[in-house]
Amino acid sequence: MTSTPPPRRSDATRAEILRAARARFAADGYQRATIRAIAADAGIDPSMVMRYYGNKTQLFAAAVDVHLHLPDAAGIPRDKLGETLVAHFLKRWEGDPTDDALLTLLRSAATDDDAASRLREIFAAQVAPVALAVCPDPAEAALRAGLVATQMLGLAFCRQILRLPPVAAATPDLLVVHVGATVQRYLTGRL
Amino acid sequence: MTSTPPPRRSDATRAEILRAARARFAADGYQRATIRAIAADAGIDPSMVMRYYGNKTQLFAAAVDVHLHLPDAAGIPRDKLGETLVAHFLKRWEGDPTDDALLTLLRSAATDDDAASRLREIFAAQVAPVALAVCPDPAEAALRAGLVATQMLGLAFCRQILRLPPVAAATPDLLVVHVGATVQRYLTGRL
DNA sequence: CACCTATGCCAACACGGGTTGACTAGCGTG
DNA sequence: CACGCTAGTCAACCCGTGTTGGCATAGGTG
Repeated sequence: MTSTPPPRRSDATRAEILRAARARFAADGYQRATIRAIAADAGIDPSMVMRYYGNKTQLFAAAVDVHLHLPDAAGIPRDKLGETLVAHFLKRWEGDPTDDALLTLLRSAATDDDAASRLREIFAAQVAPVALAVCPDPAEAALRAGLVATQMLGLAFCRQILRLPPVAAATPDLLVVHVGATVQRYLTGRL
Repeated sequence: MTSTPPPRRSDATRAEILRAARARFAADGYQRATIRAIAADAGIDPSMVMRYYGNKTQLFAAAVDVHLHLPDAAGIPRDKLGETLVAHFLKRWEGDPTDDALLTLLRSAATDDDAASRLREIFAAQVAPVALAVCPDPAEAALRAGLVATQMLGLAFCRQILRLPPVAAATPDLLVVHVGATVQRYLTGRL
């Protein structure tokens, strides 16, 4: 929709900075990740980061744009919602954790108010609507979505961030079954 | 058991430092909490903190000693384990969050490896044994304990740290019922 | 070619933070 | 009293970090 600005010669550098920033923010969280380290990873001078992204806060905002890409509820058997959702996230986390902004945000949200605020927004914009579409009673949708969040964020935290042995070592299939059952109950079970 | 060392005149100051440290670490996490701020809260000079606790890492270690005080499984009806456990933690979080080291550790574990490591130890030392005592099959105990951790830490994160509206606003009773059912299934349900 | 803008580096500033060491006041004991 | 130990302050060091401004250089354009 926005008319694309003319391509600049520095586009490659911009992209490289963003790549490095995502990796550092994902690995270290907002505070520990330093502009200098990001610049070094990108192979350029720290001042370039400032020129292209203004300041650290804006760089973080640019680096962390979370799209959950939740599967369309309409195309899923109603009794498979839980398993499908859990499988979706486990698959998402299988590859390079660097490029899952959700994990970056989760890490940073523990100590950074801005990150926490953005995580709440994502919940409201991307999770709550799905719950609303799926839940039997719209009045219950918010609570149900919240319960799902406790389980899914807890899973993300234990498996990907804390690396709690039994959870980190479990096979995806196993988790899909057991955690999926919980999510399913939170979404469609009797409240 | 350890022979108590003779009381020193500085004991009050030591305690005050610890109190301030707990509050700051709880509010800000390990990195954002500064020695200077802790010292100011305690009404003394930063160098005193170093004298009495060595360095920031050791101060953190001293400030954050987590005892979950899990209720004795033997005294609880087998089918009320989940609800009892959830109620136990909700009650724990009701008061001043400053004095729940678990929340402090959870906050810091997201970005600090030492904190994460200690959280894993607490899990192994205090949670896993309970699961072992309660679970039908000892071979499954570790996984079951891990699943419980995903749900309980997720609840702590969403309610106390992220303050996700639907979860933060929910009444304890409601959470005890729904989350309790999940924990119960993880502990004693069919795997 | 001459000019100008975009791109990049370098050096430095300002600030905050952990940490250190010298120095001072209080208190008890021989 | 004199001595020594303890509790505490003060000032400074040293490092890392976000951020800034000036300078060089390269590409494109008249």
